[in-house]
Amino acid sequence: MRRQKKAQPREPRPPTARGAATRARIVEAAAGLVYRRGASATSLEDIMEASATSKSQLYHYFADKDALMRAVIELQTRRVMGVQAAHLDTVDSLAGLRRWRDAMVTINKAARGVGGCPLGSLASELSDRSESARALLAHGFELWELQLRRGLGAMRDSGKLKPEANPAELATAVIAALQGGLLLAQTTRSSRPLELALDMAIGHIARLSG
Amino acid sequence: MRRQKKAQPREPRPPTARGAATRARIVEAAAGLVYRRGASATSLEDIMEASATSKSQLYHYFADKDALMRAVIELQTRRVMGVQAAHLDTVDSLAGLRRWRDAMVTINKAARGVGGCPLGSLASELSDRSESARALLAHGFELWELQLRRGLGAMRDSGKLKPEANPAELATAVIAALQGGLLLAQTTRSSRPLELALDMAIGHIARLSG
DNA sequence: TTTCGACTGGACTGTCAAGTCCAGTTCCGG
DNA sequence: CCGGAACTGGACTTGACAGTCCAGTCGAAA
Repeated sequence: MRRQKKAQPREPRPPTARGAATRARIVEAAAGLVYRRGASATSLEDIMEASATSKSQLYHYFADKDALMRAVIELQTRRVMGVQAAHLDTVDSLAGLRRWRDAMVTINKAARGVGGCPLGSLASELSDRSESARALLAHGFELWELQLRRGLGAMRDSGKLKPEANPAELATAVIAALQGGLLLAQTTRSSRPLELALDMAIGHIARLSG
Repeated sequence: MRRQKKAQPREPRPPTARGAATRARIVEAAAGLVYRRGASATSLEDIMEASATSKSQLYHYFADKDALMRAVIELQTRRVMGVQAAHLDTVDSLAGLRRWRDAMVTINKAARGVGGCPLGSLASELSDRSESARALLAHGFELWELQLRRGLGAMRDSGKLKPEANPAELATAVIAALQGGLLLAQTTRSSRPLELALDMAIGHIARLSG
């Protein structure tokens, strides 16, 4: 947990296809375990078993567990962005936003609340414990907000939102509602809080529709 | 982490004043550490040091670490309820809600985002890992919601909210916004997301004012 | 003042985790 | 086909942590 001393930057580029595949296998297995159990509750041995690799492979591709967790954050950020993009790039109207809301609720119901948001749960666990992880997660949320902001900006430009609507601020509030809703859903084992939070957020935007 | 076998229920009542004081000292020290570092990152040795107690004292008052964490959740629930009560019992109008909002933001700014909500961070960490902890936390949120609901119900009854406003649902949405805002504030190290989330929630309620 | 149970100190155990090391194998360019 | 780098297996070290145990001390009630 305390490296940083070595002069060379580590985290070597994987030059061969086999190496890249092994590295990817490790990160994917780690992401799955971390999503279900959290970062500190996931041991390297768990990851070794799930990815069919050995200690030396882990340490060949990652300087330490922290570095591996950073790679997990990056993978989850990409995944979340992918899922969000699939539902958000059609968001150019209130109806589109409601479709997005329904998709989020459906996903949550399928998971029965367990796990929550891959970024949100990592953010809660790591933000105060690793500055590099915190920065990475903040960046992930920023990308997400940007994506949402684009849709809201398009709505404003096409006259669907009043000119005084602030897409960036709206996007932040919407993501906050989603995260809070997911947290309560996870705790109460019910999707209802998520539905209420997202409906509130959409109502807030609807109030600004032009 | 796996007891439950012993027939006797354990968790003995502390009959003497000295015992009660020791027990309270342990739980308070544990709560402080857990708030700052999370449950799994807080070791019993840390708690022993912070509370000036020994292993045998910990195990005299608590069956295992899980039981101690449950006591921590209960203490934090009481504390949060106390803080919330101090700001919420005057909430019988939109102006009162806005004062509450300002108080939450001020608290968050003072902590510079670190820690988040004592219940929220525990909920995120423990909900999927301990069913008893999850239930306790859900109960805490329920109490909180009830408290907020009371104020909103009073507003509705006094005609400050439209009759169709649903205090219970509004309360849940407000708490979700607060939790999500706190999470983003913790990650971005800025109180702005919290402000935006709470403003959205209050705007949502304002829209229902009669 | 005796006695018993509440309470305390701290050594000890077993387990598990991160991280190290090195001997070996595989792969690829020349 | 050969030399070196990329890659892999797994034993080993070190330390931390939860939980156990027992020999005590303290305090209040009889």
